[in-house]
Amino acid sequence: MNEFTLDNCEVKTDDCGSTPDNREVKTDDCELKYCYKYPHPAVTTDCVIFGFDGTKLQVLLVQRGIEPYKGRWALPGGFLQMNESADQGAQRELQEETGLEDCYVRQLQTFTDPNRDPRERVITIAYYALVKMQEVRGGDDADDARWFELSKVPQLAFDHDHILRVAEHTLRQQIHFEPIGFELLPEKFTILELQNLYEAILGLHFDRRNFYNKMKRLGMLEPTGETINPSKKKEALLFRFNKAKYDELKQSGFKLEF
Amino acid sequence: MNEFTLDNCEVKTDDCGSTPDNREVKTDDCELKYCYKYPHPAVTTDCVIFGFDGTKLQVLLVQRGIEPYKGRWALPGGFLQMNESADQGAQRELQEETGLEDCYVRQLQTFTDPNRDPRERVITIAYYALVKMQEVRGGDDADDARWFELSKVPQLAFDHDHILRVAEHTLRQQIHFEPIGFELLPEKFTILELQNLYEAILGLHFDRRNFYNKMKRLGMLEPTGETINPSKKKEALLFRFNKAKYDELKQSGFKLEF
DNA sequence: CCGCTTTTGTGTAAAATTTACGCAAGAAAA
DNA sequence: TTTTCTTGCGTAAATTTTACACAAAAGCGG
Repeated sequence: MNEFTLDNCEVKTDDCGSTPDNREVKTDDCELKYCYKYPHPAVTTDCVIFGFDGTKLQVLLVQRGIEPYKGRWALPGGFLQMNESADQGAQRELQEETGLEDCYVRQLQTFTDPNRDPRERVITIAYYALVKMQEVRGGDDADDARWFELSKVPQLAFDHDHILRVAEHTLRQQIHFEPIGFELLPEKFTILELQNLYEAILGLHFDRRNFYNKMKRLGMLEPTGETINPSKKKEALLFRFNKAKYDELKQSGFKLEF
Repeated sequence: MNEFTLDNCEVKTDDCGSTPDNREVKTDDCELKYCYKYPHPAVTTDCVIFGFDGTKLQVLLVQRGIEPYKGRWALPGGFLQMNESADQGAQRELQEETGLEDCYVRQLQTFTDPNRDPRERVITIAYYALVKMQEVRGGDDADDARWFELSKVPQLAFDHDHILRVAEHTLRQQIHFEPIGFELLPEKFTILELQNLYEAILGLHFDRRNFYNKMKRLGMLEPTGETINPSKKKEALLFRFNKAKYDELKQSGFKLEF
C-alpha cells in the first residue's frame, strides 16, 4: 500500500487470531476484516515431495483430518502468507513436514480450476521437491504422513492426483537437463542404485554395461574407494556425485542425456 | 460455497459495477464488499506473446497508460475472473490483444514476490504464447501494442523483465521435446526460415547443410511443390509441417533434438 | 553476353556416440 | 565342488554427428 490506489482496496482492522497455517482451522465467529472491491481467490501452496528407496520412486503424502475429503491422502500444503513468496511458503511446508532445510524445490505449476475446492475459490501454486529419504524424520505430530510407492498412490483429495501426474511428467523432462537424480540419492551410492533411479524416473530400461560406460565417460561420478554389499554377492563400488565436474561441463555447454 | 465452511468466508452484497478487466480501473468511492477473515492476494495473468518475423524472435508488449509505471512497456495481462481458470484468462487476454482464437498457450510460472506490485499484494500467473505474426491484427484500440525484437526490449514495468527472461529460457528447453517452432512459422516456410528460428530460440548457429539433412531425415517436413524467391537469387522450396508424421514419431517414443 | 558473387539443393567421408553383446572374478547357494 | 548371481570392464558393429565439397540458379557490373 502506498501512494498508488488500486481498485481493490484492502482494509485492515485489529487482529483476530493467528494467521492460518493450513486450511484446517475452522472458526466462523470471527470478524471478516480483509475486504476488497472485487473478489480475490484464496492462494495455497502444495508440494509433491519425491523420495527414492534405492529401487522405486516414492512420494510423501499426508492424511486429511477434516472435511472436505476427510480421511483421504493429500499433498502437504497450506495457505500462502502475505509476507512470504510462494517459494518461501513451499520451503516452509517442506520443512514442517520433513525437517529438511535445504532441498531441491522447484515450482511446478499453478492449478486454478474454479471448482477444484468445494468450499470457495482456491488456487494452488504447486511445487515439487527432491529429498534424500534417509534424512527425512518421521511426521512431526502423529503419523499422519507416509511415503507411498508411486504406483501405489491411492485416490487423493482435491485435484492432487492430477498435480502428481504433472509432477511426474515434469521430473521426467527435467532430468534431461540437470542431474537432479543426485538430489534423491544418499551421498554415497552404487551404480546400480543410480541406474534404478533413472529407470524409475524415465520408465525405461537400460543395459547395465552401457549405463556404466556412459556414466564413466561423463566423468561426474567420483569413486569413494569404499564398497558395499547389499546383494550379498560381489562387492559393489560406492560413488559420490562430482558437482565440480558437472558445473565445469555445464559451463562448456553440454547436454545431459540418458 | 456449499456445505463446507472455510475459515475465510466470502460475503457478497449487491453488485457495484462491472468486474475488472484489468488493473487500470480506478474507483475509490465504491463499497468494499468481498470480505475474508484472512488476507487474500490479488491474482492476475500476464502473457509473453512470442512471434517470429523470419529472422528474429519478437515479443508483443503494451504501453501502460496509468501509474504505476505509467508510460512503461509491459506484458499484456489482467485480473483473473472468479469464474474462469487461469488458462481461460490467459486465452482471453491473448484474444483481446491479437484477435487470435486458437494459439499455442502454456503456463509459464507464477511470480509471487510480495513486493512485485507497489500497490498491494498481487501474484501473477504468467503464460507464454506462440503466434504466427502474420495473423495478428494490430492493437484493437489506439496503437498501445507493439512488437519488439527480443534484443531490443526496453526496461519493462513490474517484474516483467524477469518474467520475459524466464519465458525465453522455457522456450529454449521446450523446443527440445516438441516441435513448437512450427507454431511461430506461417503455414508454408523455407528451410532457411526454420533454421533462423531454431538459431534464434537456441542462440546457436548450425551448419546449413547439416540442418537440412537432419530435418530431411526426421521426415517432418512436407514439400509443398511451391517455391519462393525472397533473396532474388536462387528459388527456395516451400515446406509445410507434417503433423501426422510428428505424431507418429512421438508415439514410437522419439526425442526431438537440434 | 561474360565472368563473378550470392543463394540454395544435395551429397559424402571422417569422427564420435550409441547399441549389442562377451567375458571373467567374487561370493553365496546347491 | 559346481552352479548361479552379481559386478567390473571391454570391444565390434550400427548409427549419428560433424566437417566439408560441389554444382545449379540467378542477379550484377562491365
